Amino acid sequence: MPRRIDAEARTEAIAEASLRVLERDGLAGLSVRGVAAEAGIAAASLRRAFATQHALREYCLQLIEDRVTARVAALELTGRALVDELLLQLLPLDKERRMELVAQVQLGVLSLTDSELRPAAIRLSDAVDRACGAAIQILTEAGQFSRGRDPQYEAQRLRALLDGIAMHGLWSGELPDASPMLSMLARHLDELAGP
Amino acid sequence: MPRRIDAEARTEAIAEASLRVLERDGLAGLSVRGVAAEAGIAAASLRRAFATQHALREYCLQLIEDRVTARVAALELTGRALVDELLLQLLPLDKERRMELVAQVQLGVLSLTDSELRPAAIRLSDAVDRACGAAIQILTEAGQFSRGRDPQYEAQRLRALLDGIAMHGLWSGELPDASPMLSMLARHLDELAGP
DNA sequence: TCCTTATTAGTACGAGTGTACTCATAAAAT
DNA sequence: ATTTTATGAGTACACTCGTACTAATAAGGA
Repeated sequence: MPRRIDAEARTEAIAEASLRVLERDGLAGLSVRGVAAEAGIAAASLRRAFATQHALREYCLQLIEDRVTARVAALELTGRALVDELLLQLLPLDKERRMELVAQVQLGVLSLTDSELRPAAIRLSDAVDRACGAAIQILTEAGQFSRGRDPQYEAQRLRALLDGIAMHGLWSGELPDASPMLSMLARHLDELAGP
Repeated sequence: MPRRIDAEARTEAIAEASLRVLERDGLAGLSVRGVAAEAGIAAASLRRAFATQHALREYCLQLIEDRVTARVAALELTGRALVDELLLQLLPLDKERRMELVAQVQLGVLSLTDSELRPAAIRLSDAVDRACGAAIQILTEAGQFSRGRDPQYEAQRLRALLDGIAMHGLWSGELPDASPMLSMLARHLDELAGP
């Protein structure tokens, strides 16, 4: 019957264009016409995929969560090496991860004053929380987490530290030097194995 | 001769209105007309104090830095108690500090894609860095910083942790419960005294 | 009182915004 | 070949935006 269209691929392509726009131009550039131009489609087509601006912004957060989750799920490692790679997925170490983080921060800050967007932002934040909790558990199972430490506290502290390192990475240039972020994270994880 | 006006108080009052607008309505609300209404003055008067939007945004960051600096300088404490209070000035523990932090994050995120605003944002960030370095030094002088630890690394880690805790505090409701933030920070500082 | 200045209200311009249409075209399934 | 649908380009509306004016008013020093 109709002209079939892969709606899912369309929406994803649009959201990916949105992430590029968010990194290049910030929130002010996330307009219907701007994103449509970046995606190479007509504004009316974008409007068919996302009926409102809110739907587009919400899906962007969802896409970021999906992409990070997919990368983490694809890791074929165990123990400390897995933890390292897991946490590295949340730092701006390459262009893709930096783009995701910038977009996440932009939309997250918007959600501070846009109550409609808050649930989606909180969903993403909770996913990061779970990842940090999982990291601590993996370390524990690998015997690299001191029995004298409080897993719940350390998971929260790891989360805070990770956010702080990521923020600092965003501010220190287009593509920040990876080593300071890596070494700080590694040093902190090393410490968790000790008393 | 002329009608005298306290220009400094004017600009400061406008910037304070801007912080209120930033917390309530976000970056989208930081418009000439919106800020003027919040400050209770005419838009043309605001335009006399700040010739461009950029000047207004830049001064907002400056005001935040000045206010935090003033609060820190007013602390009449020593040792660990000083460090505690010093760092608490950078967490959203009451309405004023939350407002400053929200405004700082909003403008900071804007500075990611607005190169004109970056210098001011970096200035503020550097001030926080210095505060964390000073905190470590105070602990050292008070004998509450283990000789086995690396002061520079701990200063950076403290900075990252502080940012992460602050971010988490911003997301967990209008006025987050203070105790989780306080206890995490205190626990971390306690640890620095040990090996 | 006079003179200088700041503030105010109002208007205007060009641009960009979200949203909502129309209409012709291209493509796929029947 | 016909029918069904999504796309593309364009237009429109009512807003808000930053910026730049004008003219009238208010206030304080000489």
